[in-house]
Amino acid sequence: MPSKELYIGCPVQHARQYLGGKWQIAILWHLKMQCSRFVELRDVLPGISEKVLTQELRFFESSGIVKKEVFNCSPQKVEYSLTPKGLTLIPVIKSIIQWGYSNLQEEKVTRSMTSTPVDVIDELEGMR
Amino acid sequence: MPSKELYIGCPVQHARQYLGGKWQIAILWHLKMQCSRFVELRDVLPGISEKVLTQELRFFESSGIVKKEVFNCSPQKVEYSLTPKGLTLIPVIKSIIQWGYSNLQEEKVTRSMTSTPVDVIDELEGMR
DNA sequence: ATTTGTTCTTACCTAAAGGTAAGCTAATTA
DNA sequence: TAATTAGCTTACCTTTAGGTAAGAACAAAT
Repeated sequence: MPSKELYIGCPVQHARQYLGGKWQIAILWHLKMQCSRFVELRDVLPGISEKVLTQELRFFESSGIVKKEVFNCSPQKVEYSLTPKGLTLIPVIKSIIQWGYSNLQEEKVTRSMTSTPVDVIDELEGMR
Repeated sequence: MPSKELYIGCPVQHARQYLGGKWQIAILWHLKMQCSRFVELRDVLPGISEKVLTQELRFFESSGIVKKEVFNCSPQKVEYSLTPKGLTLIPVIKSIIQWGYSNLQEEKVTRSMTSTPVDVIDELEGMR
């Protein structure tokens, strides 16, 4: 996404560049855990295409969020890691994930309380 | 966006439903400040279309994030406010905005430090 | 020679998000 | 009567994001 233009003056849109994409948070969160190779990231993010992974990593690298280290060997080996700047995003990402997780938990509870049709409840009561 | 499907099992994608859209954060952030009418939101968010504002508010309402109160008067009056559940998103949003703001500030500093061509610096030094 | 593994690149396509413009409803005002 | 206001709704279109599949480069292994 090198063509993404910086929307000057708006912190929200600025942050959204790094956090708004479908795979961005997951990529960065995994890099927080450990420096990773392309193939590792690809395999730990089920469903991501190599195209998109490449795009995002390139964007992050050009933005100074991620560092790419190229090794001179074969098969080729590249490692990606968070820069100090990238690390500043982790508390934000953690906040987002925590909210997502707890909200999912609440929905599960709410769903299990409301998803039982009345006739099923009557059946269960009829069995006692 | 009532057709948005919940990606079960992934807190990231779940949170992204409410935070990933272009206007979502700004809408919610403004509602944190005060309960607002449709027209107020429209005017405080320069550039947003009524269509998109309507969509987002409807999605938030159906998700339990926002409460819509309809008044029986003319012109018609509707007020939107955050629910307790919606309020749980504010610390997250604040975190995002703060990061965006500080990162923008850093870019401004970095830009002013690197955007002066060497020949201009030489000129300035030549004037001393 | 072929296969393998890694890291992309490219062409093409689909889906989703957002935008523009016009229109609707209902009461009130000019 | 026409205009105004608020809060949408609808049709159509453009842009953006993501996806599929094939291909490329390079060395090493079979």
